[in-house]
Amino acid sequence: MENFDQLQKRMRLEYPDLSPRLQHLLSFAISHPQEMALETISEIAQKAQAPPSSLVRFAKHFGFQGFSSMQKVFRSGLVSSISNYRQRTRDLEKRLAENQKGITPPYLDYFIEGGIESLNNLRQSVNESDLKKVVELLAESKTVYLVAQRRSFPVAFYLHYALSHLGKPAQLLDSLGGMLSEQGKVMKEGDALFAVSFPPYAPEVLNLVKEASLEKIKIIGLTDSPLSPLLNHTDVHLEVHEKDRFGFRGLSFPALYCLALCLVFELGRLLDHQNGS
Amino acid sequence: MENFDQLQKRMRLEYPDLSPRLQHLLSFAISHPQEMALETISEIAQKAQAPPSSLVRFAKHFGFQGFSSMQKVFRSGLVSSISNYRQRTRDLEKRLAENQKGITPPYLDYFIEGGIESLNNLRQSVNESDLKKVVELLAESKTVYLVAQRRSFPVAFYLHYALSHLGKPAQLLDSLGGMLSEQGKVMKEGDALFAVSFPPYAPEVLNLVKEASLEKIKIIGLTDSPLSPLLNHTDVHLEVHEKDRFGFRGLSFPALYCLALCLVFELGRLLDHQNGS
DNA sequence: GATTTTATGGAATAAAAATTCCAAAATACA
DNA sequence: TGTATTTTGGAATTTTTATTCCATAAAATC
Repeated sequence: MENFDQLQKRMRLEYPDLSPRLQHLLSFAISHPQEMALETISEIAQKAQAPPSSLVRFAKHFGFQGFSSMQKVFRSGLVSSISNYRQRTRDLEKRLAENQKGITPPYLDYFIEGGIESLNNLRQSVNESDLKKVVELLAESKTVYLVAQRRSFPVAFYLHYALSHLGKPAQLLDSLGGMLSEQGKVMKEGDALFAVSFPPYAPEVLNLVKEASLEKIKIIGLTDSPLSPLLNHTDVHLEVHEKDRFGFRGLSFPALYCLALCLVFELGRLLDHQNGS
Repeated sequence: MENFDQLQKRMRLEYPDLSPRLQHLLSFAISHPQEMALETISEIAQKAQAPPSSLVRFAKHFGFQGFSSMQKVFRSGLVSSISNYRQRTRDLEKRLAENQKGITPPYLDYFIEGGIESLNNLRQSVNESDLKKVVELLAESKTVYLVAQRRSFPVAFYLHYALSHLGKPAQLLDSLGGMLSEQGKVMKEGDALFAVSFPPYAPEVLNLVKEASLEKIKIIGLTDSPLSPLLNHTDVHLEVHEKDRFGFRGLSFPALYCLALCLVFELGRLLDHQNGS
């Protein structure tokens, strides 16, 4: 019997030649292998928004006798992915326990473990009531200005993207052409400034925050520690602690984005709530 | 519904009080959870050397309506060994679906769990040899160009930042002033183009990639699925699968950054190695 | 050792799931 | 624009799977 990997490869290859419905099912199958493996044809049909007969047709197109025989291949794939995963996890734990320093490739697992650790730490370092306050401040403010430099910049960019999509007026202070200070001048009372700063704390950002606070603009800080220089002028702040593993910074990124997503989600809900009713 | 761990515990506890046949089935169930999860009642009956009716009786003894409902618990246990967050995730989604308004925070936990799940999935969706190939291609190329638009842009920005810090010549094609196509014109044979694209795949990026491939520039893709349009011209690619939860995109960010960090780390090591010795 | 109670296997039945088939819709082609 | 071909959805059917029920066997109780 053909194995799961081979099947998936073959599917991807044939994709362009399929009818629309079959293409749709194929992309569902590829992105929901677990459902394909475990659920009944009608449950899958419902989730994929297609009739069961199309699933049978789909299976037959790929040379199976029917849906059931195709499902077997998906099941075998599920099982092998589980045993792989368990094996790798066990190996990694063992190696980590044995010697912290003599790390060997593949490294991806280490980063995944580090990421998971940083996400778990997020639970403790973020205070629910601060998070709530931040969301409310964002909701109340007329315009949200976002500022960050260097490696913190991507988060600010993402937040700008997401807020704009929520319909929240937002401006990214991107320092284009060295105009950061000038860009900041347009902020007025009633606006909020969302400042992200991680070590080495960019002085431009700190200055901007300082000036903004004089203008009675609400300041939201996102930084790495309670001692961060950013916190001298913030009204409320969130912390994502940095841990460097093997001397490599940035392991807090997964947690940082996770927090950003959550912020956006909660803001979205709050805004919906305010408009909706 | 009771979860797999609870069930297993209960089973062990009740073992001494069971009839011989049920004891026998119980020990089979505990030592073959995978079979219990995936096979039909008669297949299991055969393997366990017992009639199907005994399996039904077994299930009923533990308070299930029948074999099928017990099997669901075994299935959920199977799945949770891949990711134990899935069930909780489903619960939350259900609650969200049922009653959009009366749900209470904290949501952060949910995002943390979603993030962890996406990190765990990363293990499966990234192929070690592809990762290695990407790192080698980056190391070999004269200059690395990075392109991405909209919500994919932050990753490209970070990679540009990090590569520059490693001393690797890198250029970010940021489309400043709408000059994306012109920015791309400077690429030459021997360079590499690192393209990041997630749905909705920005056509500008796809075009740039297409043109670059004609110029014999090596193309590295980072995208969400094996069906992504980005893959028509890539030499090698990495996948980070997206899962949308309650129609909210971006839960793959933690995984995306984790992968980016790992890439940078491995490239750093490789470059050190080449220079150092 | 007889009688009641409990456990067991397997045939009969019910339920659920998968598959087939056909009419209708959509598309391609002339 | 009309005709042929392909694609599609869903009802009807078949097949598979799970469940029930009962006769029998094994224990337990007296």
